Amino acid sequence: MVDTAREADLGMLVGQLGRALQEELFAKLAEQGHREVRPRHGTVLAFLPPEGARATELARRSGQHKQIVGVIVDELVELGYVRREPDPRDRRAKLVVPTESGLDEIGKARAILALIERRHRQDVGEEAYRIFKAALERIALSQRSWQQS
Amino acid sequence: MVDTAREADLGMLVGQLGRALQEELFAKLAEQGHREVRPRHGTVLAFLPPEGARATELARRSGQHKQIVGVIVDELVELGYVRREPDPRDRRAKLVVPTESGLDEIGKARAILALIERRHRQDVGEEAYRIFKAALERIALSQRSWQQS
DNA sequence: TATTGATAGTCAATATTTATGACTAAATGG
DNA sequence: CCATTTAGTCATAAATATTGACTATCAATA
Repeated sequence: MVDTAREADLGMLVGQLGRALQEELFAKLAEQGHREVRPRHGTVLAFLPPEGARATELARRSGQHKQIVGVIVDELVELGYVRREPDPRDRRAKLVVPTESGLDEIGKARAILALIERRHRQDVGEEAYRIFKAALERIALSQRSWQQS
Repeated sequence: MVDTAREADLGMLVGQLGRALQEELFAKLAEQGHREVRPRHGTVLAFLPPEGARATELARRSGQHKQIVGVIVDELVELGYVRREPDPRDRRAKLVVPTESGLDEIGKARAILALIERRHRQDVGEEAYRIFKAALERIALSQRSWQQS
């Protein structure tokens, strides 16, 4: 007899947590005036420095395909959150640069996440949360470097 | 100046880890003979006890809508992983019960995840991993109980 | 028992998100 | 100059999630 459903595994927990985080984040972003931004826009906005970045770089950081990033950037341009500028160092490339509105969204999203994190830090305890976050960073990095054996 | 892209937040990390876990899990499941199972099938299979469960219960546990669960169960029936049985206690309800093949998939998926977890446990250390996992469980549970204020 | 409100599951339509392959233009390294 | 790689786009398909409405059944009770 196969033993099922006794203990939550990493996959379930990460999936559940991800969905729940997303729900709160986008509900609050909408409350704060960013009603049109959708979850996948985060794969660009969350990784976008103020001075801008190339689409390929955003794809690499977020772990998504460059094709998706291209489409997402199109939508963000449409929403007025970013603009495309030529990259002076490489005429093939374009820099994706946040607008004022984009910087506002990024700031608010970070603030919301920071509040959520503070809530959980108080819940599980300072020290445990510190270890949790450090482990999560290391595990995420390590898991992303998994290659088909 | 808005401070962007300094430190990875919970949302990014969880998203990246989730995608990366999914990639390894389904690549290995395919290697082990389960080539047709797709990520969302996990929302049913991962939470399915050997004796079966109701669709609504699966929806509640996984945090997904019951409509999606219904479609997923349809697909799993098609794939031969589960069957629907009437629930003797309630004529409205149906029990979703894993078949032999379903139990095989569930067992293999759990084994793959367990191996992945062992890898990360050795990487970050026994004690840190224990704290990480306990915090993750607590945080996932707590975050799921967030309600629109 | 007849009525009322809640629950389990499904149908249908839409919205959203991700994946695949091919292609152009430009850079890079001889 | 040439071969190879890289940045980005186009087009199409596949996968995934959301919404509202609907039927059958249950549960409680007047």
